[in-house]
Order: sequence, then C-alpha cells, then structure tokens
Amino acid sequence: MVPGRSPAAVARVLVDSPLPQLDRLFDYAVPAALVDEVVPGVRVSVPLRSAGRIADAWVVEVVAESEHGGELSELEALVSPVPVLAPEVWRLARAVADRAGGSASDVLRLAVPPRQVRVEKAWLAAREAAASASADADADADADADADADAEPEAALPPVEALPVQHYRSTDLAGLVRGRGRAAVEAVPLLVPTEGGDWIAAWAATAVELATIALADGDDAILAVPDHRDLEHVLTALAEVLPPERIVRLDSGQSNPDRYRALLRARSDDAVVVVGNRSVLLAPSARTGLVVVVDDGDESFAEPLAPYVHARDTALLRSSQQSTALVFLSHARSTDVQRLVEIGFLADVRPDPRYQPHVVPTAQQAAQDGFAAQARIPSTAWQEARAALEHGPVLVQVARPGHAPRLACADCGDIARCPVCGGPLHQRSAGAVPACAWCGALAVGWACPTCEGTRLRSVGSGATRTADELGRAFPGVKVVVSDGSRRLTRVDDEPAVVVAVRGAEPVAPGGYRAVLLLDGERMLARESLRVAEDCVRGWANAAALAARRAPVVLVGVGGAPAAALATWQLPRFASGELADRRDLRFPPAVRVATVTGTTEGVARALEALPDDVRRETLGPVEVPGGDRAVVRFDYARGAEVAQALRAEVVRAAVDRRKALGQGRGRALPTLRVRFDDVEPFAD
DNA sequence: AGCACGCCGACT
DNA sequence: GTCGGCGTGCTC
Repeated sequence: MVPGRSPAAVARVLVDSPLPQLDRLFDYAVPAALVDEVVPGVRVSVPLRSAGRIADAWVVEVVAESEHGGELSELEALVSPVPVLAPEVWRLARAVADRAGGSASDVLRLAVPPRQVRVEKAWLAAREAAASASADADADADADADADADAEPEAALPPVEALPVQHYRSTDLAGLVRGRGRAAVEAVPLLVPTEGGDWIAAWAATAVELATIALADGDDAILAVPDHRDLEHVLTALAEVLPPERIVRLDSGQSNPDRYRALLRARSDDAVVVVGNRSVLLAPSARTGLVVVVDDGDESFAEPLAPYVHARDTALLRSSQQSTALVFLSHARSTDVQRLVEIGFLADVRPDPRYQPHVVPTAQQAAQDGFAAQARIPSTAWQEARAALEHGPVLVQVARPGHAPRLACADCGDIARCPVCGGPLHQRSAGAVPACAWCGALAVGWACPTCEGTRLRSVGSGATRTADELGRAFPGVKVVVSDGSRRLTRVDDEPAVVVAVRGAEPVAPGGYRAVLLLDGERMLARESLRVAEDCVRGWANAAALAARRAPVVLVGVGGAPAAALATWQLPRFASGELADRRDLRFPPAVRVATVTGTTEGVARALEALPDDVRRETLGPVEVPGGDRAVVRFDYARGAEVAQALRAEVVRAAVDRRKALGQGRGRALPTLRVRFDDVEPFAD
C-alpha cells in the first residue's frame, strides 16, 4: 500500500486472469518514476491481494483520482512501454465479453498476440527515428515561417483512388460505404482475371473495391475471410491496386512475431486495409470506416475459444461502436444475415442477375456406362463431365470423410475389421495394404471371416475413394485431389478431374468447364440444425468456381435446397429456413445460452433468469458430471440474460462450498455458460 | 487461483 | 492459555 496522500496518477487496469470475479477494472497508484510511460494500452504487472502475488494487467485508463474507497497499491512494474491494447480494441473486447457472458481478458488474449521483444525494439526504434525526423521537419517549417505546420509529417503515401464497384449496377454500393451504411451483399458467382495473370473470385475483387472507397476517404477497412486460401485471393487483388504499406495481413496462421508486427502496423498513420481471418475483427484501427465479412456462414468464423463469440457478432459490435459501414458478402446467405435483412438492419443487395450459374439438378439414377456406374455418377453428370474435359478442368465436389471411409468385404458387404484388435480397417489408396485405424496393424492377406472373400471395397465414401473411382470413371484423365490434409488454392487450365472435399475447392483459370456436386444426399443426412443451409452454401461456393455457362450438376438432391441452387434464389432459401426456425423458436430466430454445471449450480442459474425466459428452457438434462440446460430468448433480451447468467457465474466461482458436494468422476465446474452454441441441436 | 482472516480441538 | 485446522471471503 501507498502512503495516505494521493498519487501522481491512477492507472485503471484489467488483470489478465480468466477468473470471472476479477473481470473488472482495478485502480493502482502509478509510481512517480513510471508516470511518463504508463499510458492506456501498455502491459504492466500489479500486486494482487497480498504483496508477493504479482499478476499481469492491461492499463485501460489513466486518471487523476481513484473512485475506489480504500487505499491503492502501487503498480509493480511496466512490462513494456508499447501500447498494444488500442482503446477501440478494449472497448470492443469489453462489449464482446459482455455479450457472451465471458471475461474481457479472454477476448484480449485473442486480440493481442504474446509480446515479442525483438519486434517491439524495432518498432520503438522506428518510432524514435520518425519522431526526430518530424522534429527536424517542424524546425524547417518554423524556419519557413508560413509552412502549413498542421500537415501530417509522414503523409508520404499517395492518396488512394476509389475503384468503381463492378457488377452491382442497380445499387450504389460506393455511396453505401461512404454513408457508413450496412448491407448483405450477394457475391457475383464469377472468376475475374487480374493484371498479373491470376484468376480470383469476383467477391475478392468486390471486397477490394469497397475497401478502396473507405481508404480514399482516409478510413481503414477491415476484411475478414474464412481461411488462408480466401486470404490469398484478397491479397492478390489488393496487391494490384494498393502499395504494400497500405496492406496489413493479420491472421492466426502467421507466426507470433509476424502477427505482432502486423498489430503494430495496423495502427499506422496512413489508412490501411487490415485483412485476415476471424481474429482480424479484433485488430486495432481507430478510424475503421468499413468492415467486410466474407461468407459469414463458414464454420471457421465460429471462435473455438472462450467466450466463443462468432466473428459475425464481433463485426456487428465493432461496426456499431465505430459507426462503420458493414458488409456481409457471400454467395449463399446465412440465416443469421437473412434475419438482419428481414428486421431492416441490413440492406439487401443483389448483383446483376445475368451471372447466375447454370445449375442442372439430376436424380441419382444409375449410370449405364460401366466406368461411371462404378463411381456412382449418374449418366447425365458423367456425360457433362466428359464433354467438359475436352476443354479443361472439371471440379467434383465430395463430402468430407465425416465418418471415416470404411472398408467392407466386396462379396458379402460385412465391415472389414482388424484381425488383431477388431478396429475398423482403412486404405490410403486403392490397392494399398489395409491398415487398422485403431492399432495401426497392417492387414496383409486379409480374408473375410464371414465369407472368406479377399476383395475389399470402401463404403461411406470419402474424397480419396472418390478420387480413385473417378480416375477409373474417366480413363486417361489426370486426377487432382484437394482434401482436408492437402488443400490446393489453384489448379492449372489443363483437362483434369479435380476432386475436392466441400470447402477445399481450388480455383481454375477462367473457371471449371463443369462442376459435379456429388454426395449431396449424404451431406444432407447429417443431423444438425444448419445442414441444409451449410449444404447450399457449399454448393453455391463451388458453383461460383464454374466458367460462365458451364454446367453445374447437382446430383441426387431434390426439394428446397436443390431448387434454391437451380434458381440461384439463395436469400429466398435462407428466408424459408429462417421461417422454419422461427416456428420452432430455434437459432438464429432466437438466441440461446447453454448452461452446464452441477445440478444445483444450473438450477440456481435458471432461477436467476426472468420468469418468461426461464419458461423457455430446454432441459435441464443429465450429462456426465452434472446437468445441462438450454435457455432461449429474443435478441432484445440478450443483455439482460447475459448479465443475469454472468452474475451467477461470478457467484459460483466465488462460492466454493459447493465444490465439495460433487465427489464423483471428473466433476464439472459449478457453473459454465456458453452463448449461441448450436451444438446441443446437433442431435 | 492463491492467500489471509477467523473461530473451534489437542498441546508445550 | 495458544497452535493450527480448514471453512469463508477477497483481490484496487
């Protein structure tokens, strides 16, 4: 503690701890020696509760006097003088955590990579150099007497010229960005050539066009894409029109030093485009003028770490806090975005309709031809593909090997099992020696215990199997595979069957000459609230890789999903899906919170809810170690519910008497709350 | 999480 | 009398 007189300055800090009871600001006296360097955003260490116990913390504010009644402790030390937590990021992190009933420090851990001393040193040296250079410039300006001293000393970059937005003639998208409007923009299903000879998705060009409009106004733009292959499209498009100084790549695929460097660069004095995956939405940028989220329905936008906030929601919060323009750009529309359109929050923007892909739904009829029959490709699809292969590559989309492809006896159909441990057998490629998925034993000379057959065939298809079978269906044609373990970004223009699992489709120059969408029935069979939506999105994204007027054959699927794709009325499909969810009161028509913990903990948490919300609880049901309940509520009640449940989480964390009651097994914590997880609806 | 404070049983 | 048990509460 510090003597009674008031300190020179008071730092309000957030302690870097996941404990919910510490998730608020604490005041510390700033030692006189540190007053110059303790500014908002720097990392410090602080004593907590008793001297000797030191915690890391973020300085969030520096004020003259504390409102805390008691005496203040002094900051222990300055960890680094670099303010890595920008004020707008702190504000966003707080809002994101509050919305999800989580801790701000958990969000900050996602927003700020671990400290990199070398990167910091370089940054500090550069800042020092710039400061002395600008001091010289000021001196010169003074000498010149009337020189415009207000001019930014380092506006070295030429201004950005706003690109025209192509393909959206009926809507003034440029005006929407300048006016800080919000829209759900349907992407153009087209590939466009770059000057450098690459082909990129038209959505990437659109995103970059929109970004230049923001930059031309002196604002930053934040572009969030699902994965690194999408990132490559955007970076290619950006490199054509902007100098490297205006492009900041910030994504979780980078090394920590690279991420740290990017974080510091994002706070540049010049307007920049910050582009990356979901984490980019937490990038520092005080003058964000535009936020673009590309294909928001992609699963990689769901944050797997506490507090599990979806990038879409982070984008919404950020856009509202900083009054930015906001664009959700995608081929297929997510039900979440459709909801925002239907409540009038987002404008509904469609491109010129003439780019619509040529979709041919085809029943799963057996093919006559021997080769095609073997790969279970209907004759229509096979003929389309074969004709297209005369001119260039053909894309074949298959399901992810969800339940791993299994081997069965080709004669009697019994599942082939490991003779050693009874585990399922797998085969890396056709003809390879089958191996056990559990114990790894090679099943050399396998014979079926039922019928003594020795030939194997795979069931429950995966990409690898399909590649082999497709190779046989198109004799003499090159087969290229892009799957979970090896995702290709592009292929070249020569005839080839390109087999890709959903979401891993490479780009072909000028587009594929035909696209076959296989496994549709199997994909739709998955039990999940969002299957239909996910399938349509996957098909639409693949269809968008076709050359203009090339056939896109959707195999073996009928009903609303097939109709949606064939008519390319993707928003209408999302609207129908949303209507179904509304009837059932399922997300995203309503929000949900999953409450797990001890029977008592869950019961108490539910009691803390408003009566009408509690009445809509599903459960509690018993799960290993305790109970689980799912609370449903309207969006308007979100803050209220989050606050109530968060208060219970804090109380449960502080109150440790209960922990003793649960002796059995791996006990759950007394109470855990997770918002907007649809997992409980998966089965 | 850690760590101090506090109010009841065996001990120099 | 008081050392220390762990139940209880708090962290500027």
